[in-house]
Amino acid sequence: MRQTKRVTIKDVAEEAGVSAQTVSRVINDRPDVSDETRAHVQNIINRLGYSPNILARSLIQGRSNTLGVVGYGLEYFGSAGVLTGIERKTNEFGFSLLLSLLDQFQPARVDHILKELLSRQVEGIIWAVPGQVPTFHWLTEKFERMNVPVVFLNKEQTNEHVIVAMNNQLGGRLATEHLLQQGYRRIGIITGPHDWWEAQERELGWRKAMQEAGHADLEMLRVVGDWSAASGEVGLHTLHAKAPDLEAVFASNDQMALGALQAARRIGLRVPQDLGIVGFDDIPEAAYFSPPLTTVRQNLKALGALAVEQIKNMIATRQNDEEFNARIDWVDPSLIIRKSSSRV
Amino acid sequence: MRQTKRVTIKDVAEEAGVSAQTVSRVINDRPDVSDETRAHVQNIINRLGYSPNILARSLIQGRSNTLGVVGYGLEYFGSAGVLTGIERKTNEFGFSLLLSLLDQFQPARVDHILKELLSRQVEGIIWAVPGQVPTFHWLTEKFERMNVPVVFLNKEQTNEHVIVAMNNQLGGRLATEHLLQQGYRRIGIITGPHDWWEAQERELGWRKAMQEAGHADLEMLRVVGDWSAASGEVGLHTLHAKAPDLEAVFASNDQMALGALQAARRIGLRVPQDLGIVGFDDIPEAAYFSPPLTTVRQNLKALGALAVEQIKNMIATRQNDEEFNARIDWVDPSLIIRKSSSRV
DNA sequence: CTGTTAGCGCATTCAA
DNA sequence: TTGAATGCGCTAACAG
Repeated sequence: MRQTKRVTIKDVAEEAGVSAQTVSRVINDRPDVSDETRAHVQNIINRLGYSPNILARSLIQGRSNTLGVVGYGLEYFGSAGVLTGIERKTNEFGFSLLLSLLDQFQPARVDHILKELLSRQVEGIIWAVPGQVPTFHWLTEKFERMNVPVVFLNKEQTNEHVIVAMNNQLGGRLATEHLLQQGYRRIGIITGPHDWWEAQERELGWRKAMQEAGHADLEMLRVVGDWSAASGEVGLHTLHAKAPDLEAVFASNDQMALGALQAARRIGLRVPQDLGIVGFDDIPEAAYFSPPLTTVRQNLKALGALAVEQIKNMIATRQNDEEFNARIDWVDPSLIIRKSSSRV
Repeated sequence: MRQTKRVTIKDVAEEAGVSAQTVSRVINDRPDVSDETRAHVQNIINRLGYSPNILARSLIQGRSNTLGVVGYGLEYFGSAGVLTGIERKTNEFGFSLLLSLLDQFQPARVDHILKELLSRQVEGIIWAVPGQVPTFHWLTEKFERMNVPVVFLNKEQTNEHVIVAMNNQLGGRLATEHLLQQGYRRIGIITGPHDWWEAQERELGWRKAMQEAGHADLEMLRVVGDWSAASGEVGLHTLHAKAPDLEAVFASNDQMALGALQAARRIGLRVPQDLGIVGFDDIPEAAYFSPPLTTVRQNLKALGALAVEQIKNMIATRQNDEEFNARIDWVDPSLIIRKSSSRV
């Protein structure tokens, strides 16, 4: 395998004894080529292993057929699912996907990534970095200058962004109302980091459901984790100390729920008899926890796919020289009931 | 936000009253520009929000600074970790990453993906689709015609490929030898699908360790799963029926180990007293299984990073018009000892 | 230190 | 149905 110049349209044309233009027509499936010529050229193309240089094509057409996605730690269950959905839909639309991952939110790094994506002429950007509420203002300014369609994933609603979001509040509500229906009364929450929008919304769902059920003094029933199982374990111990009459816990993700299960075992609380537990995510392991975990399932792939569809809409809108409007589209999660909350 | 033509180098040149060439020099940090001119041009660039069109640059230089990666279901723990490592290193090298995901191995889809990557002038391809041994022959032919550096992840060694692999056999051996040291004797395996290289190698590690310890009749101690917790549960039941004197199990991934834990509980086997269990992967939840799971940890990010480094080497080699040689580089996993196997 | 000329690989426009 | 000229945005090579 040596360095070899790539075959160009000219090479094919020369070999086939036609003009480059004719070859171009063949590779673009244009009608105005005789069947004979087409077959002949196609033969040469196959023989030479020619594949058109999309970069050159993009240059002329002013279209790159490329989307950029800025993602976040794929070790998070949500990130991986969403990215899968994005990739699938992007491909379905005949676009390619440039992937950038953000470890932490460092402005310099973000600057670099966005500049790179723009330079590569992406036709749209999907911002799939979860939560981190404080950063959005700064981001908005950046994107405004960039003049490229952007879709945000899982971000609070505003009147200037196009957003696609999981209905986390509904999820929190589903979890909490289910526990209430099962007869649990003092229902605590192990929530996620406060600067994550997802965590805020899930908590809000819990809070509203509890308030509607007539429960007050919710602060005593609330503790903050960091999504890790370790923090879930600590969280339940803390909750149990603060409110010994605790009857159930809604953990804002499955890993924290797992930690809570562990802590319950240590404290000597039987699940679900003494303590009901509901998680969030429905990771594949959740059904095999002991006891199997009731949890809120998100259709992450659908969310990712929806983001791509929105981008496509925005691209089309721009081409028609119309304005596009801020909007938010929701994907609803669903409750998966298992043993950890089934007291009835 | 309306459709606006992007700012080009000409616009900047005109606005700054210099030639396009001078602007080019500024954006490429060439030394041969006076400080004064540079500052002036840079100002205009900032004001106009100009960012160079990398596609055009690539066209001239014949270098895209892009890598392509073909990945596999990100819901697999290994895939997500490896991709993270790949992205990070790619970015570190100043390259961009085109991501394609493969659901199943469909030749037509593979053809399409590879053609697309080639058309976009990627300088190298990382094949991060696990296992699927039978497909490699077909692939090899494809890649040979493509004349682009390719690095394979986790594939059996050959004398024609550049491979970067986790030492799965070592992992299987570590797991098994640890169980032997703990005094377990009849050690079974719940292995992964037979066409996955990873599964084969982990099993081979187990097999060799067992044989060296003088154990025969290993077929009675072997059952095949599909990586899912469900299959691990079924697997342990089957194993226990085949070999009631079973003392320990090496599960080829943590999810199957989780299923096995579940089954052990149901059968009434205490872990680790009656049955030792070791998994593979060290998923974040593993430390919170009950009991916490002994497992084999892979440094997946390192593996991904190594793949990118190999690609870089190959690209450099091509530029020097030298041949590059088939080779395989290993990353060693390590054993994480927890309670599920600690009998001593 | 700066500008001019040419051309990367391809598709658009026009002419034949 | 085919071909020739032109230019997308940028940089290499040269000239000044």
